[in-house]
Amino acid sequence: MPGGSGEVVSRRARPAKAPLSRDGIVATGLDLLGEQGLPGLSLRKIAAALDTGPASLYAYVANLEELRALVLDKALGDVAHGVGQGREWRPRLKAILTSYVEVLLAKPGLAPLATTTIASGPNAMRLTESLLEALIGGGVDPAAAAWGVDLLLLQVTGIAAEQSARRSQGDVMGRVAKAYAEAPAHELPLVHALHKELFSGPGSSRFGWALDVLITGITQAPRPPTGSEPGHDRPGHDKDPA
Amino acid sequence: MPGGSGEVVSRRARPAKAPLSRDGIVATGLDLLGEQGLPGLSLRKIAAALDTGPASLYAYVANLEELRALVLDKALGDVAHGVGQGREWRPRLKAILTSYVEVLLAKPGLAPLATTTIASGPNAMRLTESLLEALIGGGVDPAAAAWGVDLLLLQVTGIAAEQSARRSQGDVMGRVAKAYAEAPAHELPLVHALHKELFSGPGSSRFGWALDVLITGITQAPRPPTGSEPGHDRPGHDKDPA
DNA sequence: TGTACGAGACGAACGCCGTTCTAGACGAAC
DNA sequence: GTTCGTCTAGAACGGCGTTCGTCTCGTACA
Repeated sequence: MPGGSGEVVSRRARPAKAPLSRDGIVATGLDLLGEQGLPGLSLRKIAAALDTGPASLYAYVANLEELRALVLDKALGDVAHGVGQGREWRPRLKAILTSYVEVLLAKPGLAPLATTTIASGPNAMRLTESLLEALIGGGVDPAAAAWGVDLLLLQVTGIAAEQSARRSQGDVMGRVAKAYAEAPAHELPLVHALHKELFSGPGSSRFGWALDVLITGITQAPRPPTGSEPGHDRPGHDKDPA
Repeated sequence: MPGGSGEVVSRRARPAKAPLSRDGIVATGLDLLGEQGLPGLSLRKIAAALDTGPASLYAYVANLEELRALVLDKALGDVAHGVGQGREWRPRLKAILTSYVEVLLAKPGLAPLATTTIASGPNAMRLTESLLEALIGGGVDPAAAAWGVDLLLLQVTGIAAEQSARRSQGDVMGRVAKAYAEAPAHELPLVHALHKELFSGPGSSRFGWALDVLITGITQAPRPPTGSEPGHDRPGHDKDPA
């Protein structure tokens, strides 16, 4: 293509760079996520940290979405899924979920990442298994346990994300709290009266209360799904795919 | 400034463009969100739809984050917050939350938007007021009601987002479901046995069950917070702001 | 031993994004 | 009639995910 003077500069200046690897890419992404929060988890920043270009990462990762799932799953490896093995099932369940939320809060970007991405790697599945085991071991109907795990993870992840936002974006949360604090006493009397309770607490007591609510509800809910319902549960595939 | 031949092209060719307005910008954003999903809610696309440049929007909106909150709050205006006024508090609460989730699912990008953004506009606050009213009217302790509203909204929003993702990103959800379906029977026996229940149901029955769980738990949770606790709830501002 | 092949590395570019700077245009107030 | 402040834009900056085409290099095969 370049018909002019040849002058092919030899691309010999390669100082023994460590070869890329999927694990290294994911580990670097997790590090950057911990340092810079969610914006740190970008293909370009990971590539720069690895002293290469973004295109090089595509040999190991399909796209950003897959990378995010891998990073989240790697982080979930720190969850203590075998905690309180001998104890009763309720404290055991709480201990696992507490470990989960602690992991999410250990690095700034993890909680927001967990709300957007669903990990399907081995660590996420191990966590699901532990939660199912605790619930079913406590006598909860298996089908209710399956749905309950979803409920618990969704709630706990959301609480972690809320608390994470309070740390790193206190200004934004402050503006929201102020808006509720300035609610007109007429028109919105309950919001006005309870605005402090609505935003109270850094999560520790609130988190425990949420767990109690969910566990109580799961064990005592009126009619746990039997799983053998007529089958109108899944008519075709989707009712409105557009 | 350009010393050359004057030739100042008169900028007269302005065909009576409707002047921009905050409401028009938000309405256009909501329309685009409904048509193109979350990626449709961008300053550039809204500006293009309004036949102007992105810089022009900054006279009415501080940044994208504020615009997102405004769009979400406008959408929440469709929630029927006065539904089932005469009925008992439980069906009333369910009716309000059902309306909320229906609004979120009415336009493709709304549910994902609601998981990322917290609206603090009048419609969001009216929704909070209605939920508080139903709970407290049912005899729930006011402090527990305040925290319960958070619980309910978080859960319902998450369920809506999950269902929304199933519609517009069925492939992604399918891959996750397949990963769980292929869980090794040893190692992860419960996940293997219950993988179908973990991903079952398009939400209608599941949504109702989640509501029952939460309401039951909120009313029967062991010790609702009294609100007059010693005060270690909020020592300074944040324990670990970094 | 020589050679062909395929996977990995990578520079460059495309199109998108939010945001800012700068200069004009215009209506209202003095 | 002039000034002033708000609104309108064009242009640009830096960053993003992703793709394309090419180049290198270790390896397997002849």
